[in-house]
Amino acid sequence: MESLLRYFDMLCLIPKAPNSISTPEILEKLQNMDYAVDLRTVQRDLVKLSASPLFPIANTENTKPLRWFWIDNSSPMQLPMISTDEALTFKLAEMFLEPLLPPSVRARLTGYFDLADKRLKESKFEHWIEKVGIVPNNLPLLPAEIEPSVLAVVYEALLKNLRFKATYQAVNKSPKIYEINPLGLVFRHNSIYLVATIFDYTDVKQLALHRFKEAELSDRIVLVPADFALEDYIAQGSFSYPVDNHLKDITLKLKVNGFLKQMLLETPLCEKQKISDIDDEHYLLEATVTNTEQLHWWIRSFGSGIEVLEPLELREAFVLEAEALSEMYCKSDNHLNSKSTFL
Amino acid sequence: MESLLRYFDMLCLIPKAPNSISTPEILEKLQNMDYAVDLRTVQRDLVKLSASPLFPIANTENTKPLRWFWIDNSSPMQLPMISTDEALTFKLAEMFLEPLLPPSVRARLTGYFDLADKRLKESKFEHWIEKVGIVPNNLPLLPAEIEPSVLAVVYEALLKNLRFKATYQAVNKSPKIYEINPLGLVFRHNSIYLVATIFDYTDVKQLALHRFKEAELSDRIVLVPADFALEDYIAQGSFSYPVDNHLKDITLKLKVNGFLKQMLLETPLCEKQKISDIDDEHYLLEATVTNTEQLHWWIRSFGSGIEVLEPLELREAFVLEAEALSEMYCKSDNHLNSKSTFL
DNA sequence: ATCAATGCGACAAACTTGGACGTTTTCATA
DNA sequence: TATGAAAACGTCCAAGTTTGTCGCATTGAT
Repeated sequence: MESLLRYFDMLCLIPKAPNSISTPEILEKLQNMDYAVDLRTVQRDLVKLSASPLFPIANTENTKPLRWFWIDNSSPMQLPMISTDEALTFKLAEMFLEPLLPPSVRARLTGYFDLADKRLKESKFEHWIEKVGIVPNNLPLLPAEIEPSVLAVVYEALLKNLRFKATYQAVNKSPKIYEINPLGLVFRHNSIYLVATIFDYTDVKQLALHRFKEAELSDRIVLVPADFALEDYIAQGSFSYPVDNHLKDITLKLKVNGFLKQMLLETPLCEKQKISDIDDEHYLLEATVTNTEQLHWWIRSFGSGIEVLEPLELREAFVLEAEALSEMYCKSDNHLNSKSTFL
Repeated sequence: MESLLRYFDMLCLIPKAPNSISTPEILEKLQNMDYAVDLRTVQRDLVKLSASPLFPIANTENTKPLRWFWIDNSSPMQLPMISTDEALTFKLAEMFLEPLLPPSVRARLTGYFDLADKRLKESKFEHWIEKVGIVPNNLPLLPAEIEPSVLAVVYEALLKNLRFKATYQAVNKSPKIYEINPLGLVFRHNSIYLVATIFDYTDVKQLALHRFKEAELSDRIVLVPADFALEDYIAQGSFSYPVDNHLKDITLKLKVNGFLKQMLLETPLCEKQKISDIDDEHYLLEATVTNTEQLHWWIRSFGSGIEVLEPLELREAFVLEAEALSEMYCKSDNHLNSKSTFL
């Protein structure tokens, strides 16, 4: 029994394929875990384990301290086994993440998605996928593709607090090599942006990951500018979303139609929202939300289904926008659209 | 060694907490796997395994065929261990899924997210999270909450092709008990809808999962109406998204501003889109896309940043909308808004 | 009440494990 | 090129573990 546990711990010590661990290292770690074993035992155990098809581990055959690793691209084994509803949730997550994560990021989870697939197949539940549909409420734009090797370097650089050298091609410019001092990653609009400083300059830049051609880890450590915090940097509006460059809660009063009323009842804007009747077809919505550009997009997207009543500044902004739209479209089209009313 | 494999296979046979397996069942399955073992051996093995804190398995102590299960709420163990970049991707996925999946669905993956957390902590990479930000481009609405027990029954019913009995409270009506014949699940707008027929009627209904109060699996099998396929059902516009109730590709010509031009260069509308200059501030975008309600929302959300030029039908629709908006806002505001120009 | 199925303790035979020791191989250093 | 340290690997054997068997107790169905 003791040996079963040791086998288990040994298997846990062995890393996945690109990495490896030598037999003496395993011995040392096991001894730290209070297993009083001999090197010979470790050697024998490893040979035994690797002989079983259940544990696809192998060693580098011609080095002297043999190094062991899991042969990969197989999906992980786990205990307890993935349950069918976990498997379903994984498939669901996969469907949701597909339009959101660039393929090179998502690829790091394929092992789990495959595991879920296998589980569903063996349970004869493979038809589940046909029983689930996702209707996105935003337009699927094609994600910008990122060089997988670049992504790997960026991940590692952020993890290990190291700089990296990379070829970056800014819009309308020729590619150049920079030393990048990475501070954070921001996912927006199906794209990934690296927030970083360059060389030893101190101004914080945003670099789109898909504009990097190649990257190589450096050994210089990252210098974080005093007081820099990614969250604050985003909140300050560096990604140009909060309105007027600072986040502010506002109390909205909107006149909405029946469709929106129903939708908002089911998925409210905030926890304390109130909906009351104005007339047979219109409802008053009151809610407190953060005044962001997303809010404006959301309101605009319903066209005349939403009329902003308060706050007044917001209403005025929408009045101006309505005029701009009207001017843009009606100028040229008044003559051909008989239904247009004279304003 | 043989016994190690047997232990492993035994552990795989044991399901997670709500489910369980009896000792004789384990014996039978092991024998099917060509292990020539005795029942007594299985019994002893289970006792031994459950004694180890590594394998949190337990049995029902007072039933005669003892039933074994994994004690729950522990994160799964896996081999090979989760790598740091898998862990990072899990955390990322968690951040993305948070606003998309109702808590009761997401809860089924918490084990994995916890596993990722642990891994990141032990590698001292916990600060990674502070280095990643997600800027959503849609307004986060609060997801409708679903009774976890209802979700479990619905999942199971769909998996096993069984009907279920449930209490459903339709909008503005009192709760009633129905026998539901489930056909599929649709995720839309942060809500989950069950596509189903009721009792033995043949008309297909959409039932919001959060409107179910309780549910109980029945043993009657699901009857799928002839020719029913969820994908077609959605595509037919049953969730009211495709325009004019059928999907049609259209060739868009849009006049867009500089911000949009840049955005579309990075995340294009379709693979063959073309962008050309109109004047210093405006660009002509040509792309072929499916004419859906999402497209209209997307266009509307940019206000006067986009002018639809073609197809003409679409332009006319936007002309009408611009007029409606203008009428809605300008009527009442002309007098108070000095900035508004007379049209 | 009876029977079949299961759990559990005990025991001995069979098997596995792991340390000891020796030989071989490889690599780094003198 | 010689030398030595470290690792791999083969083999032996005693200690320890595993497993089938049997007997008895308990439980639930007929």
